[in-house]
This record gives sequence, C-alpha cells and structure tokens, in this order.
Amino acid sequence: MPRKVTLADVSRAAEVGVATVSRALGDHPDVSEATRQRVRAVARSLGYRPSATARALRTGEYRAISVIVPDAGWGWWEPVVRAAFKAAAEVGYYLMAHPVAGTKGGAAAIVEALANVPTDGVIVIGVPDQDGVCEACDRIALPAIAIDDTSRTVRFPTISAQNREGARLAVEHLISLGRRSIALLRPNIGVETDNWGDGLFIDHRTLGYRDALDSAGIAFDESLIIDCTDPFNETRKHWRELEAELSTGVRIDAMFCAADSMAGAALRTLRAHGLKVPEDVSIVGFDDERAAILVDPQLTTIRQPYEEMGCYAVELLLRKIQGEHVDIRRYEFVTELVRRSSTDEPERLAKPDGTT
Amino acid sequence: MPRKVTLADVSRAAEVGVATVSRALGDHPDVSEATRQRVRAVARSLGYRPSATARALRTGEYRAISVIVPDAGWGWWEPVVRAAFKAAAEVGYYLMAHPVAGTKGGAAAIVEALANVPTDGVIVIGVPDQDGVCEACDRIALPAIAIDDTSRTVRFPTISAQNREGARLAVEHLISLGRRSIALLRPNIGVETDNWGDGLFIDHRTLGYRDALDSAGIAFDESLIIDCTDPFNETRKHWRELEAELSTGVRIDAMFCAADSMAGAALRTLRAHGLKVPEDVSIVGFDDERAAILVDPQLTTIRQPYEEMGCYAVELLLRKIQGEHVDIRRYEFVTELVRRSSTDEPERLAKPDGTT
DNA sequence: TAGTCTATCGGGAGCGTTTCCGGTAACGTT
DNA sequence: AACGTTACCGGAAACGCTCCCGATAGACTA
Repeated sequence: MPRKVTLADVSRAAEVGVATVSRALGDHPDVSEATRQRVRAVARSLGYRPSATARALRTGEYRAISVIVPDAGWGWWEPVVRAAFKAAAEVGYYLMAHPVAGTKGGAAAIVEALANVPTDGVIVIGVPDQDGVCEACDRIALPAIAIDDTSRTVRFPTISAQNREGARLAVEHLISLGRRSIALLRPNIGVETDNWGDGLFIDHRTLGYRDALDSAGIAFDESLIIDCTDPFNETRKHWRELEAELSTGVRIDAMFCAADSMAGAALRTLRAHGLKVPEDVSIVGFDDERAAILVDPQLTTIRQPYEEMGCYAVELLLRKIQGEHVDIRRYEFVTELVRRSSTDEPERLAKPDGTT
Repeated sequence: MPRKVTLADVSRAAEVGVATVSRALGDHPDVSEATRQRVRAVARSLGYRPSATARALRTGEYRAISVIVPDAGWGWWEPVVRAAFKAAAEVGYYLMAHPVAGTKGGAAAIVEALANVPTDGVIVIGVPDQDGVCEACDRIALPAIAIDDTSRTVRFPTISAQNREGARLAVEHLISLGRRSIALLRPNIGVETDNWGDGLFIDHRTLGYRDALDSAGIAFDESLIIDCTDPFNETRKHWRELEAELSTGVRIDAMFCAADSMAGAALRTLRAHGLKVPEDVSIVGFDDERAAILVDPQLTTIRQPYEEMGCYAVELLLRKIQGEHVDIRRYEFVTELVRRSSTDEPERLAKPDGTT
C-alpha cells in the first residue's frame, strides 16, 4: 500500500516551505495567488489528504460531534439524528452516532468509550440515565446537551417538545370527536414516573391528558391509565388488566397512546377484542414515528418538530464548544396534530359543542 | 474548564519519566511492580485520560472502524450494526455509524468525509452504489468490506444471506399451504434489476421464487411480479396495476414480499380490496425486520442471521486491517423461515402433497 | 538615497503519545 | 576486585500538522 503522502511531500514537490503549503491549502491570506494555485495542483496530483489526527492534535479541536442514541435505529429520534447530521455538515462538522443498545455498562461505559473517540461535544438523545451521561461528560470536560428528558431535573441545556401541550392537543381532538371514555396508554421508560411532578416527558404528557379532560369537564378516572413496558410484547401487568376489562365488557371509546411505538400492540389488542378502529375506538398517538404510517389504520398522532430540534441541538452544542454561555434550561418546541385514519369519524356522533 | 491532564503531568506527580508512565499504564514488562502501582494511582487521582489523537498519530492506528448505513435507523441492517458494535467492542475497537440518508453527494461525498474521520476500515451496508463506495475507500487505502449486495459484481469481500435459498424457502412454505397463485412483490432499489443474472440480492430472491415454482410444477406468470418503489407511498406503476387487477376480480391467493418493509403497504392494499390475510391471501416477507411484528397480522418472514453477519464482518475487516489476505468473494449465510400469523392456515385446504 | 512598509515566505516549536536506545544500579560470577 | 547480566528507567525522536515569529525583497515615502 502506498505510504501516506504528507505536507512535507507536497512541500518538497512544490518547492515551497511546509508552512506555506499549510497556508495555501487552508486559504490563509498571506500567500500569493500563484503559489496557492501551484500548491493546490501539486497536492491534488500527489493525492494529498490532510491527517485529521495530526490537525486535531495541533489545534485541539476535532470538528466532530457525537450523538448518543438509545439504539441503532427504530425510534422517534431518527429524524432528529438525520437533521443533526445535516446541520453539522453545513458548518463543517462531522457527526457520529453512538447507539447504547447492547452495550454493557450503560451510560458510564458509553462515556468512558467516548473519551477515546475524537469528539468536541455530545448530544444525548433520550437514553436512560440521561443525567448520568451528561455528568460523566462534564467530568471529562466534554460539552453536552440533552434532547428530550428522561431525567427529572434540568441540569443541562435540554431540548424537548411541548409534551404537555401536545398531549392536550391529542386528547382534545379525541374529545372533539365526541369521545368521553379515553384511555391513556403510557410507555414505561424504566424510571419511576410521577404523574403530577415536573420532569419526565411522560409526566408532561399525562398532565396534558388531564388538562384536556378538565377543560371538557370529564372526570379523571385513574383506572384508564395503562402502563406498558414493552411495546412489542405487551408484558406489563396493567396492559393485561385492560385486556381483562375489555373482555368483561368494559368500554372505552378512545385511546391516547403516549408513544406511537405502542400503537401496534394497542391496535392488535383492540381488534382481538372485537373493537374496531376508528369505528368503535379512536386512537391518537404521540411522536409521529414511522410506525405511525405502517399500522392499519394509519395513526393520527402528535408530531414533534424533529428537524428543528436536531438543528437547534447542534447550534447550541457548537456555541457551548466555542465557549459561549448557554442557559441551562429546557428549550421547548411546539407540536402539531397530524390527522390520519385512526381518528376518522365513523358516523355522525353528536359532539359536546354541537359543531360538525 | 480544567486543562487536560497529560502524561507529563502524571510523570511529574509520580516523579518518574514520561516514558515510564507510558509503559506502566500500557502494562509493558520492563517496569517494576511498585512503580506501576504508584503511577496507576497517581494517574487515577489526577484523572488522566490518554489522548486518543496523540496515540493515533504516533501509532498510526485508530482502533476504530466505521459502518456506512443507508439511513439512521429503520431497516433490516439494524441488528447487523448492533452485532458489529458488540463484536468490535470485544476486541477493543470502537465502531461508529455513518448514515448516508440526507447526505448530498452520495457515496463519493461519504468517503470524502470519511477521509477526515479517524478510522481503520469501513463496513459498507446495503447502500446504493456500494461498489463506488468501496472503490473510493480503496483509493485512500482504507480496508473495506461489503454487506449485502447492491452491485452486480463482487469486487470486495461481500457478506450476504443466501437470498436465493431463502426466497425458495418462503415460496415453498406458501405452496405447502396449498397456494398456487403467488405474487412476487419486489422492492425497487434504484438500480436496474436483472431477473436472471447474478448479482443483486433482489435478483437472487427472484430466482428463488422461480425455483420453488418450478419444483412444484407451477407455471411462472410474469404478470404476478410487482415492482414497488416506495414501500410507504406505493407510488410505483406496477403496484397500481395490481390494485387495478384486484379490483377487477383477478385473484391471487398468496404473496411473497421480497422485503418486509413493503408488507404494511401490501396488507393495507389487500384489505382495501376486501381480501383477508391470512384467510384469503397468505403472505411471507423477507428480512424479519421490526416492521414484521408491527403489522397486523404479524408477518411470516425469512430471517437472515444478522448477528453472525455483523460479527463476521468485523472479523473479516480486522483481518484486512492487520494486513492479512481476505478472499474477494461472497460469504453467504443461511436463512430460516419464521412463522407468524400471516400464514396461519385459515381452513383445511387440500394440499398438493396430501399432508396436513 | 535612506528609511519604512507591505507582501510573501520559511524555520521551528509544540500538540501528547509511543518507542528506541542508551544509561545506571544492583546483583551474581569468576 | 573486576566483569557481565539483569532489571529498571529516562531522554529524545518522531508522528503530521498549525501558527508564531522573524526574514527577505521589493515598493513606496520623505
């Protein structure tokens, strides 16, 4: 294999100093147009490629950032990552993704490994023990910012959607269809949730659910809250209880899936109990992830502005990398309702407010 | 922020030479146990972390490899990447993922960017212009190996499933259910396919389809082949033709989806035309990606041994990195049929071979 | 004509490692 | 007592780059 061609090689071939080559290639001002051209030409013909390592060692910056994601693929964060990739590329930064799934040792191990990866900062997206990761980053002086919040306190700049308002939007939509017995299906994310407290996204969504009920004067019924651990295997106790209730004839006429990923299981279960969607039960999800259009019927859901969130994340991170101060608070983004067939109006139901 | 602590700092604090520190930390033989302990302790208390950059610059190896994937998430390659991550970690290598989706410039640009990323080699997974990417890697002396094949020739070590045998398995299963009018739904992958030639995975799957038909003595009917560009939007002409046929009463009783990602659309379309799965139409997919268990009914499909493939990929790549010779050929892995409800036997159909 | 200024360039240090090589001290051997 | 061995350690070079600083030559000013 051909030995790597270095600055010195180019310098020799172009008959100029190595410093000049560096400047010519780096578009610095104090080099004549003529030499710049010549150096350029020689470098190209020699197939010169700068060593990112050497450059990083010298300058102390890698021009690369990392995102830590829960898994390689499959999740609401995909579009966020995609957007972040693009945003980073636009300012000449390279972005790399680090899935934590399957890694043993969890957050700590991830950051441990990250210490060996050339990166100027990290974006932590919806991983368990988000705070732990961020703090570990802090310890090794790595700027970090978080997206979504799986930790109750805000000790790092945190980007999230307006979860409470979004949930309210969802449930209001169901109510506007004339639904009144609305179940809340919640993903269990491995940390204790606190229905009323501030913090976890799922808490906010629960609050939004209550907000909508309250405004509509519908009594809150705790038995309609169902926690669901595994969206694919439906192992959670509460979920089985719902199934039991359904088979004993308890009726719900709507369901707010606080995460799209559970929609498949929900649909299957409802169907198994002879309930039709959207005729008998209307469903609204949250996240607008790709599963939403895969299921049948396609899912009405709450969409987060993933692109904006991803872009803003890199923007914030770059600021932090450049030493600017970034407020430690939650940066919230507005959500919108995406209507699909899971909330088609089956028949003309009399609505509370009398509109069509 | 605290300045980074270097070898020199540790050396000063431990009152030994920097070379000794390096050796002590690196578990080299010629350093006394006593000093090793002391250096270790000092390093820990100072919070020393070796600079991966400096080390890489000196040693010339990064102990990191890259995977290039079509997209950030959502696809059959997810488990491959996951397995590769693990395999790499086990031998002390770090793996990073590079999605090409959204990148402008395609393959060339990717590798261009990769030149600035510290990596010892790359695994290219199912991206368009796979050959182009591999060749670009070759040019910059980056060891590369490919997984799956979206190029017709094998100019790089290529890992793939036994696509032909897998497809045969799928279709034989359908035939064993008594089905005889079996549609083949194919993903369009952006390159011209050649039904009979060797190369693209989809060609192999088509061949397997024919193999099964031939063995069962079922005549091949070209009009049952449907090409489908976008699994989510179903825009392809042939697909609309199928829909048209279905509505004019043309009957199929089974469908082999040559990629799971199309199953959602297929199911929706069939349902829209009043056909029930699995009662009226049996469906088998290919890939066993996560979509397979999300759809309703859950999809019988052909599973590739993703974990093995991912592990083998890093094994092969590491060998290449270490300068060993790696045969340039296709490394094929056996597939298996995963039975789910989309091929439940609806009623007792008379089977050709008379078995139950 | 002498001095100053600008444009252009080269030398060389230094980023944090690893590793070669040479040096010292302690020990064992004749 | 003189030598060779062994065990341990430190100095320093090198990896490829950037950038500070000083040098040179020509142009311009007084």
